[in-house]
Amino acid sequence: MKLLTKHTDYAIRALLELAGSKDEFLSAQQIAKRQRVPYQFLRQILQGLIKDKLVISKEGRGGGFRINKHPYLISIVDVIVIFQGNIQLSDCMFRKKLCINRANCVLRKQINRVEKLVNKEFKGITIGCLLRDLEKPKRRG
Amino acid sequence: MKLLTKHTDYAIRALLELAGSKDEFLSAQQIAKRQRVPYQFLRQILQGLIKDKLVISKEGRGGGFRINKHPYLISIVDVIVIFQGNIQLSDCMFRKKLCINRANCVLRKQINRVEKLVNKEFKGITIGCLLRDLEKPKRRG
DNA sequence: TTAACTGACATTATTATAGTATCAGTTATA
DNA sequence: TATAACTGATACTATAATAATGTCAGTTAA
Ligand code: FES
Ligand code: FES
Repeated sequence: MKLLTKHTDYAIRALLELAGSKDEFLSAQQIAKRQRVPYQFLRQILQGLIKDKLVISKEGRGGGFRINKHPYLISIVDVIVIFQGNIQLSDCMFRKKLCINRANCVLRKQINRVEKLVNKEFKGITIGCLLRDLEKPKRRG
Repeated sequence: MKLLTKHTDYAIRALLELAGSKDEFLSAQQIAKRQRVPYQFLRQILQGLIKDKLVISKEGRGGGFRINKHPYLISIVDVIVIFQGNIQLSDCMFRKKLCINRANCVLRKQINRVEKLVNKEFKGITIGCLLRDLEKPKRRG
């Protein structure tokens, strides 16, 4: 069972790369090479990030992509939502006839609660804090 | 994004049905009909439940399946684990070279934390409490 | 004017999930 | 003792989600 797909995975890597060179434009080629991600696939993903204005692009020679938001303001939920839709742990499992008491259904309630929890937790994980973690690899134990 | 698959869905329904007729053997046919679940698919699922001894079976005419554990001791995690494996929200997203500081990786830590949370929450949801909810549909508001 | 780029979109491959089919063996019962 | 109603086991097919590739038109800097 996977909560995060490759789309999300690669998107986060791309964002980390772009956050690391904040003011430059990086081409899809460069990002693909540095992060070892399939080039064409990455391009699709970058288009997704553009739609939500997490990055902007510049066409033509010397063009590429640049991050468009402060890294601490981009959480991994933002990315998940673009590529996988809202975090929804399950459709309502039981249909009307079975689950007469939908409003009070324990399963429904619990799943909703867990869902909110996951959302909240993931909102706290930002590109900024991930980048900081990557850039300060040596901490004394 | 789905956390619960049809296997899990149907398994929970079957368990609810069996928990409702604790001491009888119900045939796969009966369960399939009552819960409106595809018969052959359900049979596969019941075999899964047998392997973990959540239910036992009786072969031959008049045979079928019977629940084998107290409903309050069967949580939906038990069922999820059988059909979908351990709740693991993602594989480690970044490989060694990228994430030098694996031990301290924020993402890794956070995802692990959320994972534990989900597990804990789902452990609290048992067949017993779901059945109780189904059987007492009318609560005063 | 051409090499290095993005935009847009069609296509294919791979894997996970969902569902069906078949047949051998068991058991109650008529 | 024949047979109808069952399970056990496993092979198979279908469908959908995910992952990845390919192509071509248009843009821009050098
Ligand atoms: S699971 Fe949907 S109402 Fe109970
Ligand atoms: S995500 Fe795996 S070590 Fe950071």
